[in-house]
Amino acid sequence: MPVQKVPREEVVRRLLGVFRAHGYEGASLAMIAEKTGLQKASLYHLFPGGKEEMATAVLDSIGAYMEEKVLKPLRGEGSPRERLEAMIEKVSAFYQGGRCSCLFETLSLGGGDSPFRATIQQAMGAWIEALARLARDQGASGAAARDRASQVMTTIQGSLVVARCMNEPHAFARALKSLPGILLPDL
Amino acid sequence: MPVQKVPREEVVRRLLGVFRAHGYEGASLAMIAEKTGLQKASLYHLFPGGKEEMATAVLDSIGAYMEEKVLKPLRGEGSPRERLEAMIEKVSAFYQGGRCSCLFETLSLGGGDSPFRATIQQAMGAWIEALARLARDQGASGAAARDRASQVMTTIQGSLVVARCMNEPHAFARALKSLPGILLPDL
DNA sequence: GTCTATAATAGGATAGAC
DNA sequence: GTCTATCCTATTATAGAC
Repeated sequence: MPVQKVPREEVVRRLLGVFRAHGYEGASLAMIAEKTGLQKASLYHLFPGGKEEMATAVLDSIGAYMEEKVLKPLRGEGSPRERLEAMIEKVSAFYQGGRCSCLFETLSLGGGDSPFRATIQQAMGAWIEALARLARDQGASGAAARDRASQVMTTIQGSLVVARCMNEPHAFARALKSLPGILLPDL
Repeated sequence: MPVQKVPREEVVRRLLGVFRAHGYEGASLAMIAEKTGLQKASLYHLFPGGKEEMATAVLDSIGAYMEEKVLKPLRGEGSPRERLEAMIEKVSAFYQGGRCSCLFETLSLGGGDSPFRATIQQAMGAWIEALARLARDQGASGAAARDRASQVMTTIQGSLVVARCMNEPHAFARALKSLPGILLPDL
């Protein structure tokens, strides 16, 4: 009997794939069990809070990923342009070149009472703020920086939606190339 | 007994609200019955195909609405700028100033086998094409026109997602104001 | 055309063995 | 830590009265 322990980290990674593709309500436990390779009871052993805790774990995981791989480089060394390019590389890889959706989008459905809304708002807000700081570092005023940062987030989210609806991942790749011109127009 | 017939058109309008807010999987028949004011059996009388037919009816309805109120004016009389401004007015009202989501987004989840994907791709494609024609009318080359049209759709979809995630409908209103500069930059 | 009542199934979640 | 087997509820869908 191959009682091989699947690392929780790997389970969370597979959960990400399911929730990205199907959203929260669309991801059934049967589907989750299939995609993770674990039985339902094993999932409840890892996540006693059930499906909601699974989704929360994924959100926390990408929150940590973003903080480490996206926001930290954005706030780090190098010119604003260099830091933005580093972020774009990470973002492109994270969303598989436009072939998968953003968890913020898929988990933010469900009226005003979704248990994930506060976390999502905080995470997306931190991302926008880090982008705005970059624009300020390059000389933009506070209001302009905030507005350009919001446009960058809008472009990322929008191109992911368009890529999915049009079945055309390249729309996302093209949009990423426009980000420097949006956030740092003086370069 | 108030056997008052609720017009199918009104039922579809209310269905739109439910599917926009909760997506397809997130909209249960109990919720749909509550929001439409009809009992489940009455809904099955109107839509024998069940929930899937309800969603299809809503998609068809907004397809017709878009063709009449959005695409036709885009292709109509007036300067490109005037036609775009007319579209923006309709879009702003349709999405309630950013307080509700786009059905294309909420119904396009669910891997590659969603029964709505083909309809959504066709509808969004027609919208993008109408926008591209506007840019060409104003003198843009075919490639540039198509690219700018895609950016407009990206901005609409992205700002709706950001507005929802950040609980900030005004992000959508701000984004709409940037559309003329994106599609018709020479004006 | 709408309703109440109910069937049939899929959903989330648990118990307990190994 | 993972499994099989099961529970209970919510879900989609239908039957049949008015």
